[in-house]
Order: sequence, then structure tokens, then C-alpha cells
Amino acid sequence: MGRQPCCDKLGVKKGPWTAEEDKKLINFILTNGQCCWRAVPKLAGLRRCGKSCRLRWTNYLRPDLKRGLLTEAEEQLVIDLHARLGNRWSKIAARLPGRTDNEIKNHWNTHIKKKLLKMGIDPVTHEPLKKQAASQETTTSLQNNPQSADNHQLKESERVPNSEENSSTSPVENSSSGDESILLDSICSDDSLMNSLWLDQTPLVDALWDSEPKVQNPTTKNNDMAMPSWEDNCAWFLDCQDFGIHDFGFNCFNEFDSNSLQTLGIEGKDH
DNA sequence: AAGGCCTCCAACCGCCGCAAG
DNA sequence: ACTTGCGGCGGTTGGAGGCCT
Repeated sequence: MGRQPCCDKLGVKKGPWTAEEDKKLINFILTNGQCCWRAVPKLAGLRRCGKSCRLRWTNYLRPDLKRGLLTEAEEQLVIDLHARLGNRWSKIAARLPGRTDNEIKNHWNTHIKKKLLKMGIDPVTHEPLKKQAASQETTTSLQNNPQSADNHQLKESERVPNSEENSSTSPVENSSSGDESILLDSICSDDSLMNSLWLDQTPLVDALWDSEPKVQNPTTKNNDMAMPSWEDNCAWFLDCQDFGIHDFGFNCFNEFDSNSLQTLGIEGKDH
């Protein structure tokens, strides 16, 4: 007796979303808000599974999403959070406003993992690889447990760390350099920030923006801890142009400053 | 230029936790 | 206490596009 599928398998469309489907979903959610995902496809006139709608919305269509590559500061934050939380992407994403768990997971698997390996750090345990190799010889029992690494991290993350533990002993931070290392040190030595990390409170990046001096890497463009630019915040809006937001009939965009739109060259495209 | 390989990421799948009945 | 159904999560996959030879 298996569980009932979340939707009729017959007649449910799969694969990439079309602009038309996006439009329907956005229109529906902006009008009705997020409610019972199971009912959304029917009500919105989509031949999609409710789950698929939720995923599309949360990972791609949500207006508060930041798009584009993670900045180095965000990346460093992800590494640090991963060291403490393990593969709990949703928890990590919760600390990075505008980023989704899927995005962070993908970025981890495609970029950060390799980066850490290159730096000689095990991306699972966050231990230096050499040290790990040595310790593996003495802890063969752990090898027999396929979940050992993750369990370790889970347990680490499940207990609330004391202030000594907060004081940046993570091997990752030892490997970071310059401004970002300083930044992370200050994050980890800040009790209130660390507490907020363990309790579900203010997103960490928000807290950072409030409490930290803006650290800027002069060598890299758009690679700083400053507030996101207008372009960052409007990435979704700009993306929408690709399939014509004005065709959507959204009223919400009326609030955009027409001067800003002009600056972005949007108004010129609008006909 | 073309074919093969690699990388990236959107989307799917299956499991889990929780709330309602 | 148990069952059912839903939302959410993390792992995985497939295809598009880029890179290399």
C-alpha cells in the first residue's frame, strides 16, 4: 500500500517550464498567495504537479530571489555554515537571503567542493585531507558506517555551541585569506550572530550587513559584502523581460520608479 | 568545422516530519 | 495510537551549452 502520488501521473507535464506556464503560476500566486500547492495547478490552469509548481516558485520565480553567482563572501559563509550544519541546505539557504537551497546545493557541488579539494580540505568533514588520511587509519570503525561523516556533523550541529567553540577553529577559515578571513573571524566571535545562527532568527547575511563594516575586495568586481545593488535585486525583474512581464498583467510593477526603469533601459523596451 | 567530453543547473524523485482526522 | 496527506528537504539526473581536441 504505497502512498498516493502527489498528483495524477497521467496528463501531468514534466520538464522545463515554458514562459506561458511561468506566467500562469506567477499570476496565480500574486493574486491568491501561496496556498495548498496541491490545488495550485488546477486553479492556475497548469498541467503540472503541485510539487513542481512549488519548486518552480521557490527556486526560480519568487520575486525576492537574488540571481547570479554567489559572491565570495556568500561562498565563504556557505562553507562555514556547511562545516557546522552539514548538508542541511535549507538551513544554510535561510541564512542567505535571496538564495535557495537548490542554488546553494548546486553551487556547492559544482564549485565549492572542487575549490575545497584543491585547497586540500575534505568537503565533507572540512578537515585537511592529510590529517584525515592519518586519522582514517586509526578510526576504521567509522569507515564501516557510511553515514559517519554526516552523523558527526549532525551531532555537532544539533548541540548549541559554547562561545569557545565559536571562536573560529574551523579549518576552512584557516584557509581563507585577507578580508574574508577577517570577516569570518568576526562573525564567529560575535556571540549574537552565532546565537542567531543556531536559533532561527535573522538571516546571517542581513545581520552582517547591519553589524559589519563593508568589506570590499578591490580586485574583484561585484564581489563584496555591500548591500546588493539595484541590479541584483531586480535580476528577477530583468529576467522577466525575457518573456515580457508586461504581458503578465502584473500591477505590482507599477510601483517601480519609472526613472529607475529608464536608467535600466527597460522603459525603452516597453511598448 | 565537427565530434566528443565536461560542466552546470533546473527539475525530478523519493523519503521524512508533522498535523489533522 | 494509528493512518493519511501535505509540504519540505536532500540526493540525483538529464539536457543544454561550453570547451577541448
